[in-house]
This record gives sequence, structure tokens and C-alpha cells, in this order.
Amino acid sequence: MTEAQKAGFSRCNNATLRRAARRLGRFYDDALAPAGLKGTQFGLLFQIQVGSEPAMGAIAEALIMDLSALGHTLKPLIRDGYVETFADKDDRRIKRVRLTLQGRAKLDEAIKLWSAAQRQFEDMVGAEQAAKLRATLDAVADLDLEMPAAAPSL
Amino acid sequence: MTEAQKAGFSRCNNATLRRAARRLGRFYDDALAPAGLKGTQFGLLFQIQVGSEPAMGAIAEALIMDLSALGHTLKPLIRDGYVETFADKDDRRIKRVRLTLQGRAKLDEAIKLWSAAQRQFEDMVGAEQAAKLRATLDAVADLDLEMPAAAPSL
DNA sequence: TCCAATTAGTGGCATATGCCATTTTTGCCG
DNA sequence: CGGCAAAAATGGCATATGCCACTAATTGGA
Repeated sequence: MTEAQKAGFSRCNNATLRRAARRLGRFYDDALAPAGLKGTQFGLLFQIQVGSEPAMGAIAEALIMDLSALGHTLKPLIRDGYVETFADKDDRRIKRVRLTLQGRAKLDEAIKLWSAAQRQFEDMVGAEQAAKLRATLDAVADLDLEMPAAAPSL
Repeated sequence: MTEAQKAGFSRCNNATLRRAARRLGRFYDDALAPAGLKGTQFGLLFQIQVGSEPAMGAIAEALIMDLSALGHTLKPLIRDGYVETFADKDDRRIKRVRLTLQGRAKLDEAIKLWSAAQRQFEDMVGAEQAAKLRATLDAVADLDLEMPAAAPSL
């Protein structure tokens, strides 16, 4: 491997993104720890709350998460009584999700902690910069990425 | 929860980052699939290769990864014969890591696949933009984030 | 109306990550 | 020199995520 290559790989967009995600994830996790929630769980509770008894699939799509992964991630929240599911009235294949009373209370509690973390982060990078970063990340998340698959006569 | 709050939480820096990471992660995973590697594994093999028989701790630090997490992640790579470890000569507490011959070959193989993904991504967002994004993410990763801990007389 | 294709989730398996407790070595200091 | 704090890993446990195979419920025709 040449030096040029070494430098090149340090530029892996995916690796860089994951690295930052680990760092920021721990920060938010720490901030939410007093409420006994992880950053992902907080995000999930929030997504459920803003949706109107969203279907599993709708949540997964919004979070760009695999449906089965969502199912797994939801389990501890259901076990702890923060979330409950129920079948859709018109289509029994669809399972809808909503927060329980405890779930709403827990979310309110977590919001206070989250706000502090969010504020601190934005104090350090600047609200403008943070907003710009999120916009870029949202753009990346919405990219129509797809490997040329079997490269049709590349 | 008010509408203002709803809008506010959609701005969670952590959630936004993870969402993009899931998206991009799958893209790179798909690209590397022919080599039987995940994006994280590719990044780990690369990190080991650029280091000079790095110690576990050094790798973990470079990747901003928990040391034990690194240990876990390394297992499948050791099991598959891509990586091997050995004790440091001077300090037996330290375990160093290096690629095996197979590991180097696998990395070379993966690099071709990775390059295609990297190129495609940068074709879509622009090399400039991608570089800017990585710089921002690196800055985030290096932030001295720390919750006020027990808020000393907030 | 009945079956094939589609849609929505589930369960199992594997990797990715972290935290905490424990073990092995070092290093330092009295 | 002997013991104790610090450093480096490991192992166990729990959550986060994905893929694949499989099941259940719908939908579209023929």
C-alpha cells in the first residue's frame, strides 16, 4: 500500500461518519443516562410520539432503519412499559405503536436531559454550524445510493 | 408536546448523525459484500494496516471506539484468519495486532470494492462537499464533549 | 371465488458497541 | 523489596442493526 493510498483511505466517508457517531452517541448516552435511556431509545420514543400511532414500517422508514432492527430495538421499551403496540383496525398485518403514560412521562423527563446535551453541543460548534451539519446529513441520508449492481455494461 | 418542541427534536444532532450513518453504512456494506466484509471491518483492517503493529488501545483511540468493543469486533477477523495478535515485547499487558497474509490480500480485494463505493458517493455529493463533511465530522469527533457532570452549582 | 404475488412483521443468527467487574502486568513509593 | 494504584485487556451482559427465511394478511386478477 502506498502513502497516497493510506491518505486516501483516511478519507472513507463511512468510517468518518461512524467515528463521529460513536463519539456523539456516547455524549448523548451519558446525558440521558439519568433517565435510564440511550440516545437511540430517546430518538425512538420521540419518533413514536410525533407520529400518530405510527405503523412499524412508517417508523422504520422515517429513521432509515431496518424493520426487523426496529422490532428488536423496540423490545426493551415495551418490556419496560414505555411503549405498547396494537393491530391496525383495517389491516391486521400492520402493527401500530404508541407511548404509554409512563412512556410519555419518561420522554418528558428525557427531554430535559437531552436539551442540556443539545445545548452544550451547539454552544461548542455553533447553532448555525450544527444546523448546517444536520442539513448535510439529512441530504446524505436521502441520497439515492445504490451500487451499480452487476454493473449493467459499465 | 408543542409543535415547537416537535420541530426542535427533529433537530437532534445525534439522531440525525445515526440516521445518516445507517444509510451510508448499508451502502458501503453492500459495496463490500462481495469480499465478505462489513464497512466497519474494512475500516478496522485498514487501521491495523496503516498502524505499525498497533496496540489494541492505540487502535481504539484512533477509531474513538471502546477498547472492549474493539476486542469484540476483532474476534470475527481473527477467527477468519485476517488478523493476528501478539504480546508486546516490553510490556506484556499490551497486545499488538497485525494483518496476516490473508488479511492483506483481503484488504487489497476490499479496497477495489471500497473505491467504487467511495467514488459513487463522491460523484453524487461532490468531492469538495464530501471533504468538507468529513472535516466537520472529524471536528465533531475531536470535540471535548463532557456533560457538566453533577452540574457544580448550576 | 381462489390462488399467486405483495406487504408487514417475526425470529434466528451475526456483527457493532458500550459499560462494568475482574485479571494480569507494570511502575512507583515508602 | 513489598504492596498498591494505574494501565491494558478480557468476559459477561445489554442494546443497536442488518440480513434472511418464514408466517400471516391483503390484493389482484383469471
